[in-house]
Amino acid sequence: MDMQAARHRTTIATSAASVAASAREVVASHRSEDTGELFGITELCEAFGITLRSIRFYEDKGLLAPRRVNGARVYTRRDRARLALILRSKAIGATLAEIKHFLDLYGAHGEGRAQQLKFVRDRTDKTIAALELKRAHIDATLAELRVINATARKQLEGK
Amino acid sequence: MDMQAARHRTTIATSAASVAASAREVVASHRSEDTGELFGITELCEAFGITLRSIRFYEDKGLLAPRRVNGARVYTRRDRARLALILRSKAIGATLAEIKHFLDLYGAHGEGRAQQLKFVRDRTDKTIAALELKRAHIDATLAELRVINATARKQLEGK
DNA sequence: CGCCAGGGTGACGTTAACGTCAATGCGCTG
DNA sequence: CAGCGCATTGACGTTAACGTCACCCTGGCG
Repeated sequence: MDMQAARHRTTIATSAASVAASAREVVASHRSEDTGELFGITELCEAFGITLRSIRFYEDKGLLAPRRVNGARVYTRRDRARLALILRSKAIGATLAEIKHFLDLYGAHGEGRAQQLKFVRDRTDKTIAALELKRAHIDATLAELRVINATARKQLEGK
Repeated sequence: MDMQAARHRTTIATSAASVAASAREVVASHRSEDTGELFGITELCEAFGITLRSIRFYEDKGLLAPRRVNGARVYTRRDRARLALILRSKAIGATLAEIKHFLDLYGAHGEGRAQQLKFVRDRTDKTIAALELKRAHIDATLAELRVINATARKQLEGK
């Protein structure tokens, strides 16, 4: 009963080291101006399983700003990474407005001015706290669901 | 940097034992027909910091079904617990329709028919998997935000 | 040159989750 | 009984996040 929960924990939580590494990678990718690979809008749609309308909508809301070639949108790998962040943030229940703040943080850290840095620090503090709370909610709900699940299984076995 | 993450982990994650205990408590409370304490709608609103309209809306959607006394809604402690579940589920980004399924699970486990039990088991399996995925998303986002946060702090200190 | 596929730009429709407003009812109090 | 306050109901307004539709432009191909 407790071991079950523990097993779930370990299966989900990827090793802390690898997570931190990929995190640094993602963050770093947001500071490099790459012009290597370029993507079209339909390409991104199919890659992420979303619609044209969504991508354009995110752009209207200021979450994306791809370059234009003859009016057509052209996305860099950095744009692609931003889109991935958007979708992941949406998956955890953030609104597009909140996601815009997220993205500002990804972009604007390291520019150096103290005022700016304090802002980034404080915003990340708050966002981190909010996410930790949400995580706690999820853990509590998971615990309850596991109790229900285990009960159902026992009844089915015993019968 | 890694210890920071670890500290955060421990501060958030309440002991596994206590979580499991409170989970069982919540689940159990959903099987007792208590008529002891009763609450009015405004009472619940103030207690949970929500509006009258919200509670009535949840009722319209079939998430709550309080008794009526002269037309006025009267809530038992069980109704109160349901409301708490609703709000927590909302906090983790679930829609009211999804929450309705949650609540059905809380109510209907233990009634015994095998068909029913299998349904409960499968639904909880899926819901648990979905929540674990969401939790993984949150963990990834947290890892990245901590990198940004740490970077900002270093810059501020070194300066 | 005609034409079509692929992309772009409004404009309007839609769903979820409420907010707001007006009209009404019920019970108590002076 | 009149008035007050709390509740209920119904109708309509609102915001976010798109879907859908209609129409336009442009590049390439036969």
